[in-house]
Amino acid sequence: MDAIDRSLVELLRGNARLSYAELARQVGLSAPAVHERVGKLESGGVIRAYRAEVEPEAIGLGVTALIGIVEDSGGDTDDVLETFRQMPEIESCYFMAGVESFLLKARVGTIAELEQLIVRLSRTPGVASTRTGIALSTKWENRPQPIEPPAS
Amino acid sequence: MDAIDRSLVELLRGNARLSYAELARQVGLSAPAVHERVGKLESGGVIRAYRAEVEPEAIGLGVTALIGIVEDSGGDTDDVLETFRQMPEIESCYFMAGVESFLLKARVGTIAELEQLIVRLSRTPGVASTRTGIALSTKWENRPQPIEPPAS
DNA sequence: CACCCTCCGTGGACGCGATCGACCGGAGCC
DNA sequence: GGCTCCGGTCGATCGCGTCCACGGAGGGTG
Repeated sequence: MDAIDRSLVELLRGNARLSYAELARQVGLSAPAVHERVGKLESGGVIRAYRAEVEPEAIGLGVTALIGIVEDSGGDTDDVLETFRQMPEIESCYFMAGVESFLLKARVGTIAELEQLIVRLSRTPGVASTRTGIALSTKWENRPQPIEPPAS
Repeated sequence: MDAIDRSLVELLRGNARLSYAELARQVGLSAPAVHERVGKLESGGVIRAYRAEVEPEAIGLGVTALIGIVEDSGGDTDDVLETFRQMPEIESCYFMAGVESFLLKARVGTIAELEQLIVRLSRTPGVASTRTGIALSTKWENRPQPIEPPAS
């Protein structure tokens, strides 16, 4: 991870569809060199995926909710997690410090679907209680932040 | 937005670097036709961007926090928002229903940086209080969910 | 019913990009 | 000094992106 790798990561975070030739121009290397570097970033786990970012409303997911989960003292955390993983509406899942073990970001089409999701979550073995907040609007999301070189 | 458009969106959400030729094979059209459709999805706002998804630890952002913000009754929401927007650590910003007007997802390198961020947030005019939860681990994030055709 | 217009696709052509292999130069080590 | 390894450039080949001309389906109109 030198300065050129950081530039490449930053360029690809801004636009994942840049060609290798274009990346090469931006960082001042040849296209094959860039190709090899990006390949190593991918296989080294630095770049996990390339994703198109989609307007959720356009694909029928107009309702965003953030849901805190308090675990049952008797439950098995891994089982709970596995159950969450089966629910496609849950786009993100963080294991948190604090009373609420998990924080979930879920997206559904309607409030009715959200209700059903919350019911399913509440019924999940190991879940003691849920607390749901509805996002009225998303101001921005997953904004890439500039990479600063490791303070050495 | 017909079935082919939905397939294209789904394919690109899974891998934004697929070539037009590959997309064309997957959906059974020619490459120019796919090119045009994808172009319309982009300019129509359905596809907002293409982003490389990066392992945050690899770029020195090992600490993820979720921060609820309670607004001052006297403050101007737009000004508060603008202040948040200036802070690159805030990757996502949702305007919420409930006591906490905003929920922020922030990523920083160290707990010390998180402390500084919280101090800056607390001092922001219009912010009455903050409540921070630290993500011990991210189980998954921004998982694309399968697109279901609008129930017509 | 014939006609035309529009939309959306195909096929062909051409230039550029992706990618492979051969080669090369500097750093580190005997 | 010379070997080896790493990471780069260069050149060639093949496939892809992209532009353009053409064509067929569908709908509105005289």
